[in-house]
Amino acid sequence: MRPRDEYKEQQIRQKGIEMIVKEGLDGFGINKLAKAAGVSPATIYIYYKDKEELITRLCIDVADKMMGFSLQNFSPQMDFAEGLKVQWDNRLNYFLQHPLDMEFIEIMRYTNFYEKVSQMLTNNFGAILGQFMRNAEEKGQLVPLPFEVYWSVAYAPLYQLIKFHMQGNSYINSSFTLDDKLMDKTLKLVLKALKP
Amino acid sequence: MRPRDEYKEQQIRQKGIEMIVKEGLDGFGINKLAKAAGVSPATIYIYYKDKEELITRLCIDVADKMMGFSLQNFSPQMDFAEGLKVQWDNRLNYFLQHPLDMEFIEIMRYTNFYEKVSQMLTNNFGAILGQFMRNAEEKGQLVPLPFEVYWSVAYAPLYQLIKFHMQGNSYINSSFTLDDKLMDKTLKLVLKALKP
DNA sequence: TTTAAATAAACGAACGCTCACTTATATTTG
DNA sequence: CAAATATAAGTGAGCGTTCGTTTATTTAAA
Repeated sequence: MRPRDEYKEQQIRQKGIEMIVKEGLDGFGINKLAKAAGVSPATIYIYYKDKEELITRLCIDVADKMMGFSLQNFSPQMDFAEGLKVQWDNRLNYFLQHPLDMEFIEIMRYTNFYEKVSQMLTNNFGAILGQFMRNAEEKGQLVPLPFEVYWSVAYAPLYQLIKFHMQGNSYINSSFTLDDKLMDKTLKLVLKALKP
Repeated sequence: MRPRDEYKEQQIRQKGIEMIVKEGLDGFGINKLAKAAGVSPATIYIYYKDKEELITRLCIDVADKMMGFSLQNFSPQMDFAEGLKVQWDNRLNYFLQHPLDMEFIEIMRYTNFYEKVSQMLTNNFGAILGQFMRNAEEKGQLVPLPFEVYWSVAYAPLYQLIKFHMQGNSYINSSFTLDDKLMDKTLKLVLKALKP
């Protein structure tokens, strides 16, 4: 029996993500993807049941990879300031190393696909970060807060900075680049808000 | 000469926003929209050159309305804590009164349309909020910061809370509702971070 | 030879958009 | 004051194209 050409599946996934990032979900199509990946449309249907499953699997795999990456060198037992810094660094580094992946997820987060995706993902990620928050509270390193309030203050500013960086400008500056110094400055503010 | 039926144009816009919010940009189509709005497809082309212009104009008008709303009862001369509270309240109230509008903009923000839209919008909004930041700095009510860092800390947490509210859950809670109390709690943290 | 991988070609459905035409109002005419 | 005319609003049907998906066939390794 003829073996699968791994390169072909990889190309389908790679070009799929590229296409959605560059042209949006509405600019994405199976026939177009097949041409870009150098395969027949029918080949795509060997790997994926339909268009929806293809997109959903792309989401799941990328999100999974990102979450795994963000837990590198991290443990819920870490002191609050140290643990949050690791989280921020991991997220930034993932973005710097895989900008397409992060843009892809940011796009998909606001589509109907993401609902299904977040259900399919293991709750491992939320559990670990929830534990980290509770530990920090018990150690007196973090003011007691509802999880959503905590999350909004702890992570949303970072993602907003990344968003500014991706679009290359903000409301008043016509060009903007994110660097370590800006990130540290922002993280310091966040820590000031969250520490007792 | 026959007068325009204002109701028809209004329906086109209203149903257009609804359709994109419910089915996403890829689920949006002119023929479908015409059916939903109770008009002929050709009628849509009386008001809009093509699909792209229709979507762009929807974005511009909604974004414009939102920005105007967020400046209600606000002046760049306000004290920092007071001015930021007005901004937060205005944004939350706009969301509560026009949830579809805000969902619509949040979706469109991550599409290729938004780039064109943000160019077409008056810079008035950024100018006023930039002035507010500088005034607050001079009064010693706000730590000196690059605009993007300030913005990320000052507003991103609110939008993250609204996002949690829209999707009805977060990473660890299966149900979540945003209320005034949670918002005040979050705003207090943000002020703590930004005040000298 | 057997088997799954891969394809070229083509399917019906849906797409954005246009055309020939009708409808409704404002204006002009007798 | 009708009746005729002018004009923009609005329409249903259908154009060509692209969509997601399938079928019939070939290819390549076990």
